[in-house]
Amino acid sequence: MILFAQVVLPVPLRKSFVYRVPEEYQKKVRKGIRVLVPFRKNLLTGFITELFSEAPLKNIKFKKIRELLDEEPVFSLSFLSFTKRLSDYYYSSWGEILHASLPPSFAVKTRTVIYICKKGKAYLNQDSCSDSEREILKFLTRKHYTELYLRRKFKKSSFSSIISNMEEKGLISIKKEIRRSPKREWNNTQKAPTQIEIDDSLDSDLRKKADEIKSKRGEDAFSCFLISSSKKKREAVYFDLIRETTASGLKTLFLFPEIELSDRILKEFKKKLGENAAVLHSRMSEKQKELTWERIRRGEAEVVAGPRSVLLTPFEKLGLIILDQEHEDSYYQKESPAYDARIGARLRAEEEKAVLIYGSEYPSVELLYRSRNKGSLIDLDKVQKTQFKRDIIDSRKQTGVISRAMKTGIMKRVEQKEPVTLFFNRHGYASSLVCSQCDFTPKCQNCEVLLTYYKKEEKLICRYCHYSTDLFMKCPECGSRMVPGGGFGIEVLEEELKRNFPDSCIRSLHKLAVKKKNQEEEIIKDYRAGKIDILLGTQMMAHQSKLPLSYFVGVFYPESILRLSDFRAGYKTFRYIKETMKFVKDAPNSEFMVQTYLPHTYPIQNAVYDDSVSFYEHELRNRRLMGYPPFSYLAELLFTGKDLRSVARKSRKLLDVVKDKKDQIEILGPSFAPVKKLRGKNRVQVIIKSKERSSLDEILEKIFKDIKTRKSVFVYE
DNA sequence: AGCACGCCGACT
DNA sequence: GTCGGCGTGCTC
Repeated sequence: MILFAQVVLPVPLRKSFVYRVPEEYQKKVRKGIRVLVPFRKNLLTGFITELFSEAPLKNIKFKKIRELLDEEPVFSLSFLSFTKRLSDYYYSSWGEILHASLPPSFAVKTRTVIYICKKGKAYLNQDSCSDSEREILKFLTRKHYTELYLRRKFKKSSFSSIISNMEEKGLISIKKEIRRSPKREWNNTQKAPTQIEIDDSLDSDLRKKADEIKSKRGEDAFSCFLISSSKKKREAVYFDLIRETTASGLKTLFLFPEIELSDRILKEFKKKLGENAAVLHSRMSEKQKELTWERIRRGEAEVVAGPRSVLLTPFEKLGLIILDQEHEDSYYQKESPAYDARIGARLRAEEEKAVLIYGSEYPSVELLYRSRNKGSLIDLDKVQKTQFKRDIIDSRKQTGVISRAMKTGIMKRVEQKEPVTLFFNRHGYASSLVCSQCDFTPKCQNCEVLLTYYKKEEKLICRYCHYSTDLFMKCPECGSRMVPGGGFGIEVLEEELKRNFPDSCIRSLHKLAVKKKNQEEEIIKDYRAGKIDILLGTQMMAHQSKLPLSYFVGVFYPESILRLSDFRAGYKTFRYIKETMKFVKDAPNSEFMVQTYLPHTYPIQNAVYDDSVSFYEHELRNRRLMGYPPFSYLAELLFTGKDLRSVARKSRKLLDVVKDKKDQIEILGPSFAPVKKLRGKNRVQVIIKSKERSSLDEILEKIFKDIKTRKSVFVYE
């Protein structure tokens, strides 16, 4: 006899709660169904994760489950254990993860309704009735109203206390009610026939690799591979594996980075997999998402594809997870519930006993190292001999923004009417504005970081929260002239190019210039059509799949990435250069040029001269030396709060809490997070490095127990 | 997270 | 003397 159920709730707590199961539900309760439960004074949509025949806890007055919301579980047992492990890994709330796994309409919405009581009506005529009480009571004699409505009607700051006081006196009653949305009827669309296009693009070499994966993977067991190769080859193997998975009656989960949200993916899936692919992404409407979600739930989609959030879409018979462009930062979800989709994919594949494929042309150092050690690295690329010339220009020996060599290079192409592609990854005109007299520098009111100076748009913009103000050239403190400060940005380079090549058509492609969605495509189209002589862009331009190849590609100051305070800065620089290099037409008279103040650093050298083997070796040596992943687990603890002093105190307390564990870990900080302040909350971070995950967990557990304040953890491994 | 309880400063 | 600050604890 099932009498009690463990329920997890969508609240930021690492706890579950036990409820009594009412008699009428005792035959219907199952793990994985949604329930409506009273919690404090609220009604919440929770999820049953465990069932008991006797009370699992003592001395607790259990509340009753109010209502069962499903006949059939919305979460399978394996999905439940996957999400549980994910929440354990990131010290986040299981309930919040489950909540995020459902479309918004699956959470029952409640409202607070206020009724007048008999006693309240009588109270109206008494002298002890205050003006504000009388006002509200009078209003309620007509009919009941929701709390929200009343709060807006009577714009009183003390509204809450007046109301709760009146409830205590028995004048009114406050009830939580379910806001029933009309039950949506799902039109039972006919399942599209499986019409997977046969594609013979796998040559014998790829065939061998795909077969290698198939033979190494255990029957009905978790296995994981990293495919390191160019997009085309990778995708050929992906589709081969998807076809095989589908043929054996299993489903595929396909994850791709946010920036790839181009309709290309959709078209590709439609073309190769017929109507059996379901793509979910953030640009879809609520309704569209819900319909797609329901299709997936009914098992009609053979392939479920989308960005990181799609990892949390519940469905059964999962046989294959593909995570493409494994290195991309958009797989990090840093907002609550925080998780890394790469690690999430692994946990899910483990629970589902599925095959997991990571893919990238230049995989992350961490994953490459681990895969190589485990023998699960599938390297598809033969060393390709490229023919174009390449050069690293030492800026220290040059004057001006554009070096002589770069100028000559561009000039030659411009004269021959050949388009030139240039990259410079720093936005705006200057990274800040500064007063020429008193050193005043305008900061973002939300994040407290320096505002970037945009000359063309005449604005100051925050690079984190996009807060923007109109430009002012007089210091508000002392009235002196404001001048550009910090490093110069892409607009300076554009001005410089225009001065040097006054007769050329020069366009620049960066975030601000492409506010309007199709403007980016417009520019690329014009460039393809030969209407633009020199195209200048930030890193985002390197992600433009339609950008044509060019005989001359130049990269300015890649050290803007190298100087980031990130243990992956070297790798990111290497990748950035590799990305830009892809746009060089492979011909003997093509040229690739990098201009930098750090010409001898290995990420730049190795990228330019095609020595990825040396790059990975060098990078791994450094990571080992400094104790960074993959040689350690790195936890990023973020403390947040309104009051900076208390946040700082709490974060310093951490040092005290872990002082007897100093031999197992290394601590950096506390220090301000890269974004000092966000939405009015101060942010202080502490980095903990540990060789063993177990000792890291021990320490984090202790920190969570001893330090009571808002905080979140992100773990890199 | 919210909300209640609880102990120390500036006010009628 | 009280109103109210947010530190601490709890939610089945």
